[in-house]
Amino acid sequence: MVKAAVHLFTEKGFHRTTTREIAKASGFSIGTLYEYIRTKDDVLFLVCDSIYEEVQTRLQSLLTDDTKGIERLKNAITSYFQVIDEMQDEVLVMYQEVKSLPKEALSYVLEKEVEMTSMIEEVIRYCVREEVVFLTEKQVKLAAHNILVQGQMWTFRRWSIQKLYNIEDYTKLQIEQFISGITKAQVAD
Amino acid sequence: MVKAAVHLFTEKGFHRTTTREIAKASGFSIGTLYEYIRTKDDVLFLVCDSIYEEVQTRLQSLLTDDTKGIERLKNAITSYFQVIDEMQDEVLVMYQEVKSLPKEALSYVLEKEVEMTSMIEEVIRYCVREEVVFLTEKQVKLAAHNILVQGQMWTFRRWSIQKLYNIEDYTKLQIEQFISGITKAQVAD
Amino acid sequence: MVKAAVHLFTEKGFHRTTTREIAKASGFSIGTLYEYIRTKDDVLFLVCDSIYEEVQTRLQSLLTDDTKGIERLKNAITSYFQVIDEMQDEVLVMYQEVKSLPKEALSYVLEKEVEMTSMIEEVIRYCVREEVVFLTEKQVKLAAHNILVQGQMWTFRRWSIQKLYNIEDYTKLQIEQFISGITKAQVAD
Amino acid sequence: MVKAAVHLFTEKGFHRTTTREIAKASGFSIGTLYEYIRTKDDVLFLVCDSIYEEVQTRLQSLLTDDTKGIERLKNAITSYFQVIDEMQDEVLVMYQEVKSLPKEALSYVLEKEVEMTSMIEEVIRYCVREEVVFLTEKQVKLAAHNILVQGQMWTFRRWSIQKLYNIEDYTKLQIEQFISGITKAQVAD
DNA sequence: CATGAATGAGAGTTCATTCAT
DNA sequence: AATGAATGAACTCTCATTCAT
Repeated sequence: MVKAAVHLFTEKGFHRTTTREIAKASGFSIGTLYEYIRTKDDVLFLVCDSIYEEVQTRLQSLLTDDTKGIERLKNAITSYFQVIDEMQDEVLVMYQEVKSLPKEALSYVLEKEVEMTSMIEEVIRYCVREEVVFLTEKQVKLAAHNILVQGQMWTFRRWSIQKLYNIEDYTKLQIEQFISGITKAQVAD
Repeated sequence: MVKAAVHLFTEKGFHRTTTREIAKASGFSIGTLYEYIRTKDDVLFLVCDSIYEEVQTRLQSLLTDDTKGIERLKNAITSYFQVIDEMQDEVLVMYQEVKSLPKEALSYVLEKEVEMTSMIEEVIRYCVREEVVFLTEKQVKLAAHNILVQGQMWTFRRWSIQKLYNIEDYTKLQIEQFISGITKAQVAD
Repeated sequence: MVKAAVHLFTEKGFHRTTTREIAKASGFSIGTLYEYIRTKDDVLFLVCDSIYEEVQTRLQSLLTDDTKGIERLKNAITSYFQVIDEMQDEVLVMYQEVKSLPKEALSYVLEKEVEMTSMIEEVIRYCVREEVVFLTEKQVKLAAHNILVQGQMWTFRRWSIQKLYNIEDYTKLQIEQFISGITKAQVAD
Repeated sequence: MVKAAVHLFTEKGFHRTTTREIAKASGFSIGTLYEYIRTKDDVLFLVCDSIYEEVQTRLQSLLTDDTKGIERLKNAITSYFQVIDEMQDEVLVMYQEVKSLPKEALSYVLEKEVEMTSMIEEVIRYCVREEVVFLTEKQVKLAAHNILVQGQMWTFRRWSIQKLYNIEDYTKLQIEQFISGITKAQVAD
């Protein structure tokens, strides 16, 4: 159902997609759909939740690598961008439709987003502890946000960016600028 | 009307806002509203168009400063971030709702986005020509995208970022990382 | 609209009548119907309210007669039964569907019912004061309830009663039994 | 099942009660419920039928008492009111929901109602034959209807009546007025 | 025999849009 | 030129009923 919904939301957006379409695309009747959900909003929540779950799981498994120093950060970014690339539609839908979630669900989802940011921060902080980069806590947080968003923009600016680069180039170039940015940032500080 | 619509869209999103509400908030009757627009989508288009127009105008006027070298780029970024900060609601609405525009309007709006990217690119290219930074054309384009998005994320991640920084700090830190990123990028290339 | 709704409710009951049917029978579109009401329950409330209003108004105007003693009571009962007879469908619908009203509306309507009971009580109390009947306060209240219900049963048992009597006979017979009941009740007390 | 249904109907009415709820409250699965009934209307019919059956049975057993004259009538009324009081919910549901029965079932149920009226009539006619009251056939029938309805109103006006009286007082007062009404009715005739 | 997942017709309600005034 | 009553297509959601297991 989530797969079907993602597909429809990608094409027409959440609001322009009807529950009947979701049901049909999921392969069950409207009645059966409503056995699984209580309101249409629930579909959106399920979609968002499942995407976060998958992204996070895949990210977590990738973060357990045993490289050291700056390499570890590079690998993490590469992996994250890879995941985003493979789940483009899902990620795109999620960032375009979260705002339509009811308040409570929104908070829940934003918490997940916070968790993800923390994961990235942690990888950066690791480099700080290893003394391969020198950043204040504020700079670490900002860098984490930047990486996260640079991943997301691969989807929401794809109409432009993906004409210029493939994911490998994009990753390479972003890492390049990003790493120089933070390794030199110490000086500027 | 645009002001009223932006306000409503910020609060409830485009789809959850009714034409009646837009009319009322604009001080028109529903009948009069439909003298100015043909469909509800037109409102969204007008909103997006007017925001682009304003952002672009303000940006353009700021780019005619007479500083040289890297300072010019720093000033441009600072100005751009300033504009974004002052037009937070507008920018937020725009990036969250563009996707709801009908195809034709979408293309038109994306073109504006391309123009803006070009403006930023141009400022960066100027630095390249001045030989204060050394970037390939591909790196220039990516850098422009990054700046643009870092501006936007001030709004769409405000629930998190604006708790950590005020706009001055945010600008300072981003410029710091960004400038080191591109000035050192030559080496990494 | 109320007229149309009463007619439909008489035939099929409130729950089996659709809003579309109400709209059609009222001569407007479903959209226009919803300009006048907020929910389907509102229709029922409007129906009940308007019936009470009419019954009460007609009753009130009839109670201002200048006869004395027991005649006054007889006239009141006769008038009340007359009103019920003329508004049979309305009264029937009301007593069969009130329970479907949402809580708040129900209280409001029951208050009206209490008012009507009080009106009848007052006429009886007048006879008590005139010393043509001798009843305790409890007996007065019960007598009022009885009259009220004997009026209503002319509608809700019409499948049986109206085969046996016309409204004149019914009124005459009921008054007969009722008046003897209360004029002799003193003794039994 | 009937017990469960009565309980639910009392709380929410027939139409607002779902078959699922009936099944659950009865301890069946929805599938099993439909082994016993063909349509939801059948539930209502079963409920009504079983209530009539019980009221009638209890009434019948009480009518075989051996008192004579007016006492017999008083006892009958007292017993009937007693039954009503003990089966308040059932009686209330029945009178509020019969109208929702499909035509055929309705006729069947109304026949039962006729039977009950006849039973009461018979008790009154017995008094007429015993020459303790003097009533025409028309008066007998009306009196029977009145008693029946005065029983029912103990439930459907309980929000008001049961605040004023307990069942013993109510019975005593009603019998008082009723008996004087019919014993004196001869004169007024 | 009992179950409950599956169905889909149909309900109430909304709202973009029109057009007579 | 401005209005807002009127429209009805389209939406979300419910629930009586069935039937494969």
